[in-house]
Amino acid sequence: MSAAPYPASARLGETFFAHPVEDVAEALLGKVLVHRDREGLVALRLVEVEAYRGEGQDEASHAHRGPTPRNHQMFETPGRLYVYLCYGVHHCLNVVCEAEGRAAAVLLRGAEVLSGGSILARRRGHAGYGIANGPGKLAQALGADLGWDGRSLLAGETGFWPGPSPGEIRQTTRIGISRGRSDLLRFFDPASRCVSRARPVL
DNA sequence: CCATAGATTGACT
DNA sequence: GTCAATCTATGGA
Repeated sequence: MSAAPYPASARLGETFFAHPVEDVAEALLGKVLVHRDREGLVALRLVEVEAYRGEGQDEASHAHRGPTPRNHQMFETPGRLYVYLCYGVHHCLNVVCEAEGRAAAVLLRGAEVLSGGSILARRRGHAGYGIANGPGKLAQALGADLGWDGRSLLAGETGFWPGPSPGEIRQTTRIGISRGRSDLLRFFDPASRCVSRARPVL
């Protein structure tokens, strides 16, 4: 008999996210993002993330020039979501890290389906490894929108649980940015097919 | 006020 | 390979 999946006692808590953002980003690979709603339970194993450092430390970060109406959740306590609209079209999910006022966050860029495949496929319009192999796709699969901005991951319908660690972790430059191009802040599991198709600058 | 760039994706030549 | 979709933030007239 296996135990009930995703018990509250195993959920990642605030201390997991209250560390330097590069460390949290790397540690998030292999972790399982679980979301429950009226449609059911879905579980996604993270295989690609990027770290964005705090205010004034990272020219690529939305928080680089300080708080705005869009990014103000980045300045709140760790373990919550920062959700923004990218190119006016796609939603992207970030996890706030470090400490209140630091504005460091991890962008969720790619994940593998563990549970709820039919729900995720319905939201995305198709099945297969392209369900969540990109930040906008991952958000669409979850049904996330701006209403998720600021949502706590420490309790409630959305959160992280331990999962199978990657056998190997690869580190590269981040994708789609023009400033901060030389920082090696993208982390992914090279064994996964669900890494985003976009290529880093270097 | 207007122009432009941006942590993307899917459709199309 | 190119390009449009269309919201936020910033910088200049």
